[in-house]
Amino acid sequence: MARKQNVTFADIAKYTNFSKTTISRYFNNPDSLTEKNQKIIADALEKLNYQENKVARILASGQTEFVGVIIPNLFLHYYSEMLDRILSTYETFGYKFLVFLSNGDADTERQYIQELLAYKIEGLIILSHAIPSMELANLHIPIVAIEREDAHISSINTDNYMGAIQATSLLYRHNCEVLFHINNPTAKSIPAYGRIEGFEDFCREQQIPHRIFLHEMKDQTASQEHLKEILSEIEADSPGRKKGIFVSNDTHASILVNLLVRKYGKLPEDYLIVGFDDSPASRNAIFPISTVAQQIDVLATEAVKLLVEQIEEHKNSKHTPVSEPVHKMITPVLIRRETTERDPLAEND
Amino acid sequence: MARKQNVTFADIAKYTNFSKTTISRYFNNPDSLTEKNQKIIADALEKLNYQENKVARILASGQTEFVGVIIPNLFLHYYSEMLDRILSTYETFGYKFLVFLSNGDADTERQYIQELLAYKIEGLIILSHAIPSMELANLHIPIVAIEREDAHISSINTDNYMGAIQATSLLYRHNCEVLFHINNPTAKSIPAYGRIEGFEDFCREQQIPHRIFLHEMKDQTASQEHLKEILSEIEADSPGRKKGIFVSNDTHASILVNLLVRKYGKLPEDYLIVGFDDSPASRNAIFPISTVAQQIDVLATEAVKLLVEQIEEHKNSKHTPVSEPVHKMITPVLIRRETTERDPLAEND
DNA sequence: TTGTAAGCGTTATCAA
DNA sequence: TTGATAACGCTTACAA
Repeated sequence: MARKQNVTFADIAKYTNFSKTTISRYFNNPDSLTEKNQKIIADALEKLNYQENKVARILASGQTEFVGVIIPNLFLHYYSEMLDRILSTYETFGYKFLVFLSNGDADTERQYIQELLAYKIEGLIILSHAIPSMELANLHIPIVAIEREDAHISSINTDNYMGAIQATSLLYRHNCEVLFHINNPTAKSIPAYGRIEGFEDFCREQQIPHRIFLHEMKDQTASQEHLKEILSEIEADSPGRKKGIFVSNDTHASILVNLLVRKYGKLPEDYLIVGFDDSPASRNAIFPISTVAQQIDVLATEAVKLLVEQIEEHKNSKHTPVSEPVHKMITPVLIRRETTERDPLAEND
Repeated sequence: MARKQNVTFADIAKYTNFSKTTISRYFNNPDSLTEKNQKIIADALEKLNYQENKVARILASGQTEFVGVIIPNLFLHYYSEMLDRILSTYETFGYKFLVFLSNGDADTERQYIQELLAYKIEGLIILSHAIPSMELANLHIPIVAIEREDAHISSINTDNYMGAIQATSLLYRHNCEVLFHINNPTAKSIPAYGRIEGFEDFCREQQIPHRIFLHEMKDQTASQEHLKEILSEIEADSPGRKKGIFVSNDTHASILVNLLVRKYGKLPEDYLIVGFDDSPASRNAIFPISTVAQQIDVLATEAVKLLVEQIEEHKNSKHTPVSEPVHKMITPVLIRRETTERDPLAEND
């Protein structure tokens, strides 16, 4: 009795006296059946408690509706929010995501890609940076990169240069006399390099005294130490002058604010600070930090949209080489909070 | 010429003069071939540039190596770290994860489950709470819940009760004269209810004056307002007495610390605070916050391990009902930071 | 150690 | 509008 594990089209067909083909049509093109027959099949599905098998469908149709995602980690809020938004596009496009975390080892990443290909993903969204875009392009599948080196593949990036201009000009408009930029050492091929470029260009054009600090700040304690040093340098550098500091990420901006507040019991008025990312760290800081918000929602949505377009193209023209890479820039949004818009009243209550 | 899209076992077989079976064996049981023949096949794979097709393998073998994950979101650090750790178990167990985000709507969640079943997942890890465990148990597939109602399914939970005891007793040992607990209203069926229970039991046993605040605090601003009110109540309640506050999560604990520091320019000595989760909010707060750390890594690893065990069982005994639910508790770790271990020297530098 | 042949549960191509 | 039949690319008895 308990021979068959799963109810299949064959069972439904037998039960309803239709053919398997007709059952298949019920799912893929129901209007080609009479309403009456649709109902018969629908009832049979209920009665036999049928459950879809998409694996079989994939094998026959070739459409997996899988998209691969390779992302560095989910510890950084930036990445986890991005993945959140990517996964949410399921409602719109129906693609399922196979997610791999890559710590940065290229060979591991290659292995993940092989695994993804074995599952016949229709496209790939990549945020990790271990594998050069040249190599990725040679996979000849639709690929969209987000904020990484993208010379040979399509990509969606934040307009980091514009972001830096927005941040820097805000500090400038608030009459800062000296401007500082704090960042990690960044390769020119990476979109985030625009943050350094934008800062520098703006300062040069406006002829404002400025200085850039580039330090590798891996962990929490190292960052804290470095930022402490940078702060003393800044203080020594420009005592009494109004200082504007553009920090390349909110975490470090927040550490900076904390150092200042712990030292002075409040945020000194001659320090204006702007971070980057609009991460929780900036919102929840003791003095909420002005920041350049990447529109993560837009980045994610556009990335999936672009990928889906490429997937469609790819289906229609299997033999033509994947079309020329498309690069799209998303303008970030400047968010003004207390570290630049000090309300003098707020300090007294 | 360009007829065949993919190189298949048939092609390899033809090329090497073996049968498809032998090619299959090369992948699944290579030792059953002579070394010489292994080499021949390996070379052919190279030459023909063969690429695995796991979809076909799944259909034939029934083993998808897919595990479904339903998780509320990736905005909260707790969830994204959990997913990070879950995905990382790929290295150990090889299971691939199909992840769905569920905002809390039961019907949407049911739909996701149907989709997951259609992809023949071998098991399910569930962190969302929309669907009662009773209904989940009726799916008759291996399921492990993490920190949610789990009456009828296996689960891995933090020992919230112990966590609360650890937090409360720390405040007690620091000679707090009044203890407070701030939390959201929590159903008794949810593991996190243990935080309230533990606090209350400890206070009762030690006969310490205490009070519990239960407020729905959805968004940032609402929380801020509520916490401000709670703070004035606490101040009115016990002026001059040493106050210990156990907050059910680090985000709210951080807001509390910020409110205090902004008011007094420092963290007043008569306030001791302990949070929950060891989230970045606690580490990066202006005064790093003592907290009860859930061992997310352990929770995730144990959840996958338990699930894999159940999957193995399930394979061996398809017909027996899924075995009795197993519940496992993970003890959290108390982390002492500045909000309880004030270093008097640190305040003066 | 290797091969034959029958699945796995769909979709796709022709016909009717 | 419906059906027969051959794919899809692999695994798995059963044989040899």
